[in-house]
Amino acid sequence: MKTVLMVAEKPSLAQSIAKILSRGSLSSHKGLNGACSIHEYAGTFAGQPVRFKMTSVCGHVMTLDFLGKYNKWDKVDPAELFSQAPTEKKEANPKLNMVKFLQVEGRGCDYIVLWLDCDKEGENICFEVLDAVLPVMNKAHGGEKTVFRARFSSITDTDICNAMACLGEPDHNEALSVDARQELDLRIGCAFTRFQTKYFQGKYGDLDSSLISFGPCQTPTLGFCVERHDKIQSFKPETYWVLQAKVNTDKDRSLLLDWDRVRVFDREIAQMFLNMTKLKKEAQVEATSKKEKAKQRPLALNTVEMLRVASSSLGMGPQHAMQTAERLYTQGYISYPRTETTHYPENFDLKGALRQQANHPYWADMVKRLLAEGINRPRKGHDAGDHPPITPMRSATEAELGGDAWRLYEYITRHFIATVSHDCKYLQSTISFRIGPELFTCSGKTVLSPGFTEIMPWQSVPLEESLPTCQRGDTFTVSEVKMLEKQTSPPDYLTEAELITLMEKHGIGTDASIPVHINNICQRHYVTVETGRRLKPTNLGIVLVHGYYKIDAELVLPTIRSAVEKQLNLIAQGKADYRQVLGHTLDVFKRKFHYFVDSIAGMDELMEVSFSPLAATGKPLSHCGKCHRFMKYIQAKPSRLHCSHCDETYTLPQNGTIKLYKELRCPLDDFELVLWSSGSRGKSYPLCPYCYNHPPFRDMKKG
DNA sequence: GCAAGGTC
Repeated sequence: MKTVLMVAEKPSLAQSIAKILSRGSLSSHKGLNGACSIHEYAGTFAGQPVRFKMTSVCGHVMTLDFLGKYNKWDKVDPAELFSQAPTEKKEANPKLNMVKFLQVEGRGCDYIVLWLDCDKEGENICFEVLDAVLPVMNKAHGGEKTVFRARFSSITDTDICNAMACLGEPDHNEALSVDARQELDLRIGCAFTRFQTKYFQGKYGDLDSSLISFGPCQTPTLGFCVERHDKIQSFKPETYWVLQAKVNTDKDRSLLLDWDRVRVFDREIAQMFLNMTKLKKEAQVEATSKKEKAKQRPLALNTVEMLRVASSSLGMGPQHAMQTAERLYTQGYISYPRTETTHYPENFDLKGALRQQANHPYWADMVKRLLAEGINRPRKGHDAGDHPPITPMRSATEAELGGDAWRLYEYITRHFIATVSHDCKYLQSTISFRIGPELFTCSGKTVLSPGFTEIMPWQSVPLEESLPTCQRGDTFTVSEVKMLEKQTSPPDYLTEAELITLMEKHGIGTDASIPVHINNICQRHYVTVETGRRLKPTNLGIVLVHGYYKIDAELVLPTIRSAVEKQLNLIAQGKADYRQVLGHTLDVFKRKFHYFVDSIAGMDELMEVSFSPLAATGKPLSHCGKCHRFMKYIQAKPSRLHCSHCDETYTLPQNGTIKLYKELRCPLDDFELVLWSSGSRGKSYPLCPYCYNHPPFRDMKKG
């Protein structure tokens, strides 16, 4: 009997797809890497009985990197990374042994069906899988087709069975566009990162980052934060004036009215309006209106919305929120947490998911009522064709999950219940008054039916005092008209939630990588997370972005990514040649790089203001073997010795303290020896700073 | 030591 190998992008999908195709009768076992499983069942394929073997990879099998010797920072000129430096594909995660695993499972198989995610990355992984597996599969005879691609837009019975019934071929152009993206990101990112890092680390002693990275996603991400900072800095408060009126509605109740002109920026004009109104004793009702309005129930939950709420309402950073969500997913509490989709599949069992929550101590009442009275149809969202929206998969209590896991689970569950609840309905009443020649309005909201806000109380319409009942022509006594002087206020620093929205809007990163980029700019000390999870750029972050603006604004603008993606899409659509696009784009960035290197003095001028030159930082410690003057020890990371006379910097072993070692000198180069000791176990050894950087013997590694 | 994209 022939065997059909089928490969999905991740273990969870292999299992769901196998379950659907085998109608539940399958036998499963773990593969040799412990991460992927193999699900086997019998069936028919190409008109014959076959054995199906469904398994998966874990994302990309391969990753792109430079050949080893081009990873030596002090031996390679970063400019070489644009073309000369050769790249190679390496296993993305050596611990998983993915290639070996695929070959063990693929050996002796006759057909392969590729079930990778239906996006460009998935198409690329198809070819990574084929590269590993085709050499060990049985050879086709008579030109029979053996490689198939399944295309599906959701993980539902109909969609998966349809995909199986009309198999196609993997799309080589789409895969090539990803190859191009990988190579561009690697070459451009590493060249700029290495150059900046080496240049500024060789000049300044207090940069507060051992790595000054650059990337087509992280740099625009930082750019957004600095753009807001600049707006705050350049903000000039303006004074404005508003009129506020109060009328008596009852013996002891009064109503505050808003001026229809809202505000004026000229004091004298405001004063004129005040003079025209303040002597009037009566306010006349010009019109009243009552409108029924609705606050819509939320769309089904996708990843970026979950991350926004986690940051703004739960105070959890995107990276942490994702880790927490992943744990909830692997423990079976929620569905797959990485999805762009906000629309439930047609056959999604909404009631079943709801029933699981019917005995929960916190929301049993609401859930039972919904089940009894009938759930509301969810709003029509966007179907990205990846995974269903994020929903709870089983009931859990606070005691069971605890901490942040519980808080995230509670939010996901409340959000899910809200999507099948009714809209919140309220009545908006407004009364407009005339006092003299000026119009004033007051409005109020009263809730008619709370709908979903009952399960999401933080969304509820705030309680307000009800407005008096009145009609056109009624008059009220004016108790006060006054003029208030106010000032426009600057915007605040960007919140993480706002940043996520900006990134999504400009196509910077993906649902899975947005948290990584934000984390990157934090870890590199380009921004700090302030109260309310607002991102405040550091001096380093500000200087970098201002420097890019000065030299070549495209390096930091969000269009840097979209412009390249436009080119990549041409490859994917078969409208442009892969080599040509790659060569052309690399050439453009190579020119940008050389221009950047030539203009670096422009950024340096900004650096000088915020940071101290190496010669002015650190304290004298040991003697240089060349000029015999004292060298300075710079403790800030990366710790190093700097000889200002020779203008040389010597790196030191990290994560420990450095002291003078018995005033002994190295017999080879006359540099004074220093002692490195680690904080914890009292491990220590003496070393020569020169030999540590320039190994004196052949075949001796640096450091 | 570097990018961004998958995923565990």
